[in-house]
Amino acid sequence: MSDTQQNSVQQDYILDEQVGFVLRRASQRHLGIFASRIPELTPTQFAALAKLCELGAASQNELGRRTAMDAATIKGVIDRLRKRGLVATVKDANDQRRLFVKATAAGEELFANCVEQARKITDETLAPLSEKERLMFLQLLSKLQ
Amino acid sequence: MSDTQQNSVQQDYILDEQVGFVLRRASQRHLGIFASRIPELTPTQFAALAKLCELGAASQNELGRRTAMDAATIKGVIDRLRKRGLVATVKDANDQRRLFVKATAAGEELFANCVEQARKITDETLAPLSEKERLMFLQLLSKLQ
DNA sequence: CAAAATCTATTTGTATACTAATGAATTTTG
DNA sequence: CAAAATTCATTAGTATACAAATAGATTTTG
Repeated sequence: MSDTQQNSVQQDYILDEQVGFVLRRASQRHLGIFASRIPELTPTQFAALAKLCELGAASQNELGRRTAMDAATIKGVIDRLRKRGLVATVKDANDQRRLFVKATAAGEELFANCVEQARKITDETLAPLSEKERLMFLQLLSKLQ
Repeated sequence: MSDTQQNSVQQDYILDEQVGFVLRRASQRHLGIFASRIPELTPTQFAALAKLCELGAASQNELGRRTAMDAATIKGVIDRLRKRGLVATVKDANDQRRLFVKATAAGEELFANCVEQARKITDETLAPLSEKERLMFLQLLSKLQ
């Protein structure tokens, strides 16, 4: 065995071919597409608003769970949405721990106005794939959640 | 058309089915796997170290480009790696703008010791897929970078 | 060659993310 | 029912990410 081969334990670890790295790059590309099409909301802010419009209302932590954000993260997101008047919060009367969150009229309107762009974001993100490939990709990606 | 159908413009936007959302969830799962297997380095720190070991050395911005981090991000990563003695930096003599970065012996050793776990991270991330599906998935994901 | 353009690194500011700790409220359980 | 466990929200701390502005160094170009 040559030195080159003995050294290859490290050398055949190609960063650019690892799932994690490619996943991160694909996310970055998607984030860029999102920002260019919906500059007024970040993806997580949009997700929170979308889920809120979907559910009607929810406690802050519950909303976090439904949008895959931990308690600390969803707090910041809701704080920023509230500052902009897109959501409103009230203490839950039945459970003094809970903070009840719902979208305001302005929030619902903004969400409605963004849905079309959101669909285009999905399309543009998947644009490099054929129709068949998109279905296959989404199916496989779903298994990795 | 019923009211229900007129309202469906918003209702048939299912957040949980959008690429961006699933991509984020898959990344979160991968990040969790990474943290449990290589707690001493973050994925980006590991990426910088891996690329540095792969390249030998590079300027800070160059390394950022090779690891998909912008100048501000790679700066923080390198600062933290340097504080821990895993990389060393020197002003490039030929180009006073450039900060020359290379892994230290300790950095190379840590990387070498982590490579096996890194392979397992990739495996575990893709574990829900069959061998065929993995290849297909990686091929499709690569197109979305 | 000098002006313009580009490149490099840094800094500031904003926004996720996650961990861990905390305190208050509610549920569960022995 | 009272103690224990859990849940909810908040806070503090660390680490990506990216935009935008800046300053110094190097290239390009007219």
